[in-house]
Amino acid sequence: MPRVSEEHLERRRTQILDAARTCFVRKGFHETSMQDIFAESGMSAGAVYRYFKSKTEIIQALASDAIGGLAVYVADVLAEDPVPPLDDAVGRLTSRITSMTDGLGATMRLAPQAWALALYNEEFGDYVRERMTGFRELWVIYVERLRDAGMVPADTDCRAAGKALFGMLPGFVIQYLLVGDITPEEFRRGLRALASSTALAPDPA
Amino acid sequence: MPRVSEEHLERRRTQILDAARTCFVRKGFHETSMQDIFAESGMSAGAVYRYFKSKTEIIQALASDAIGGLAVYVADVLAEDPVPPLDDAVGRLTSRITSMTDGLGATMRLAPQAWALALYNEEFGDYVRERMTGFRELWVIYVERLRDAGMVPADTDCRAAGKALFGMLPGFVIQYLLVGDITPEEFRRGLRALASSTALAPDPA
Amino acid sequence: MPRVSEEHLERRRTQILDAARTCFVRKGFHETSMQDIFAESGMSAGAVYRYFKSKTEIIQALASDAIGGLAVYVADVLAEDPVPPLDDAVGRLTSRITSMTDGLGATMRLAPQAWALALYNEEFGDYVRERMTGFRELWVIYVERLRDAGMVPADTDCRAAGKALFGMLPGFVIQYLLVGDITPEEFRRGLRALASSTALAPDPA
Amino acid sequence: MPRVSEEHLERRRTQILDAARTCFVRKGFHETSMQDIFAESGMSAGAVYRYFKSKTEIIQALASDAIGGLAVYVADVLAEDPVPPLDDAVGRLTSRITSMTDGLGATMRLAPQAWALALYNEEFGDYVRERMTGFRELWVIYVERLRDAGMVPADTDCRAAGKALFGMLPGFVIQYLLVGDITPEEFRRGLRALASSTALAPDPA
DNA sequence: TATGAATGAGGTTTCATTCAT
DNA sequence: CATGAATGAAACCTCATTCAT
Repeated sequence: MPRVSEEHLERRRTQILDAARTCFVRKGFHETSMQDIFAESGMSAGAVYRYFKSKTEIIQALASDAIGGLAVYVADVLAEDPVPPLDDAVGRLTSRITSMTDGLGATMRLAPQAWALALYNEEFGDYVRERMTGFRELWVIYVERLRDAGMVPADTDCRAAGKALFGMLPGFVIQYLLVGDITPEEFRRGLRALASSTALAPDPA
Repeated sequence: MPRVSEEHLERRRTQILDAARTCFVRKGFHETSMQDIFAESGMSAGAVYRYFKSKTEIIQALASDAIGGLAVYVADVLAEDPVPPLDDAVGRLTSRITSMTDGLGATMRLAPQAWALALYNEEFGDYVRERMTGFRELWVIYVERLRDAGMVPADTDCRAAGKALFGMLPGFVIQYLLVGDITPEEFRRGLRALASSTALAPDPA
Repeated sequence: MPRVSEEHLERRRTQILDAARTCFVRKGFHETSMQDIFAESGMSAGAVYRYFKSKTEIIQALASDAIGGLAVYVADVLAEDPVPPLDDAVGRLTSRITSMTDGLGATMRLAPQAWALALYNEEFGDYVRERMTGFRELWVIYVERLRDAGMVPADTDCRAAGKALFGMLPGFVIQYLLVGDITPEEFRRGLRALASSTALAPDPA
Repeated sequence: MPRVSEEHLERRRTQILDAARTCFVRKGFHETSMQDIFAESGMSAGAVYRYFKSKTEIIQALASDAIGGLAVYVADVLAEDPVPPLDDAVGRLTSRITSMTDGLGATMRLAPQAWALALYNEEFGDYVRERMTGFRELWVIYVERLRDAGMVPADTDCRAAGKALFGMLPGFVIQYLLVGDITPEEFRRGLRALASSTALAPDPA
């Protein structure tokens, strides 16, 4: 009795990923055993292994969904017309991050583990690298739009600025997850302060 | 060989930590077995366990050393008189980070794993939280000095700005470790661009 | 082979317990390693741990079976109608003990280890205490029946007598196991001699 | 620096045995590590091993002391002139047992472990067997004295009776240690009840 | 004589994965 | 398609004992 509906397959996959996410958020990748996932999902070992051929594959699928979920949002925000100001863009994205941390899936809690895994699992590292690069490119393009709109100097190194902006997000994630004493609003204020600063070394050029 | 000198004990400890660091950098915390550490250190199981009573304790010692090493440097830079400009400060710290990544110990490669571990190991989490908070406080004080020196507006939210500045470092670490296409110099240029930007939303006040 | 019959599961359990009993009788609880049990049972580590979640649980199951096996027999003998004479009751129970010592399982050889374990393992101690108390109660009831039948004085402290009678069994077990120079028949003769004695101190009352 | 006084040696031995006894009473033979004994005695590994060449030897020395301590007392009581009545003899010995259980050394708490060990350690088994036999012989002689004094029938099987009497002690020990709801006085009453019983099968002869 | 650092085999238990049913 | 019993390598850690100092 093969011929199972596409929809059924997708439901099963989701069921597994939801269970795995719950477990991973609760205990971490390594402390979560496949048995935990079987129990949480209410599925048998064999069933789970029909949909994912290894634990790593489950982790990758989850990471992929998470990155995807954020990427779509980032793309939307950064592509808005007219180009949104720096502090608005960052503020909205960090808000999104908090909701991805506290919401049901709590997906964002997996981020540090995914970074760590990417360092030691080549295949996963390639994947994360690729997505991260693409993701960051959105910021570069955003800065180019700022430049074109005259909101940053015409000779701005847009790539460098994109990297710096993108680089603020992991720092927010870590402070939010580990210390927990930061809000999107405060982070936004901090960014405004930096952008208002004149505390730069004399132009080296 | 009983009645051993204090120095001997310290050398043993270092020998273990060096071996462990090498293993952890190579394979990650979880993929490194205690056997790996015994082999790398050339010591027996019993000997290693005389100095550290668990694998976690080794990880903590390593993290502690690493955080300490960076903290001292950060403290030095941020406390300089006269207060160094933003881009200089960040530039020098990211340089330090690259040397802690590529140097012998390559300690910084452990950072993402430590963040991940801190999320799921309460004791370690407490420790990291505490150190991270103290570390970040240095940035807050630094911004206050900038303010006192008139290099940022007098009404700057120094705490928020400190958090934002501190928050740039994890982003640099991740890009440097995972993607590898960033340099302290480029990051510094990016920061200069942000600080020169006028792309802020109208003051909400 | 999933979806396995109840009977199959029971067979596995028995297979493990039989192997464990053999090992324990041969080498004792502590000298028997789990590897020994895997080898003796012909099962893998994982399989054994599916049925018992620790070595202690195996020991407890074995003790439980043994105590149960003896208790049923004791209950039968002591409840017989008409109430059996002292020497018959003790004689038959010690016979039972010898067959539980020499028979296939040789379960009774585990008794001293179980007593020792009960002293240092709280949970196991509670269990043994409870069973031993229930077991001993059968003797108390038996003496009450002797009293009601006029075979011991009407003012007999039946509880004390029950404890004394029950207390003869460990002494038989130890002499049988450790020295080996005693038989149920001889023990019975000894008991008859005590019961025929007039060597008591003057009634303290 | 050789030529250490005999007294010094003896003091060291005692120091070790006291520490070991404390540990064994607290945690049992197997759960007590040599490290525990080093710590409890305040001596170094090397020092302890100078006096006892193995853990087993310490256990044996302790068992030897304990058996000896009880044996001397038993010999005294059973050899009294005139020959003491049954219930007095047993009552006084069980009292002694309680004081050896609750006293400082709590030596008697080691008995079940010693019995268990004797079953699986041939050398120790031989030793215990020998001592137990000698010990029991005191009871046989005691019954012979009862017979000679006309306090038991002239045709009494004194050996059998001695074994039965001796056999009551382990049962007292176990009830006292494991259940804890028995006193020498109650045990004595129970014995009196048995000796007053007429509940014997018709003489098989 | 005394020290205590060192040994390293061996302890129990877990886990991702497979495959007969 | 689904089940879940079974595998067995490998994980972390302890321990009785030794011997250079």
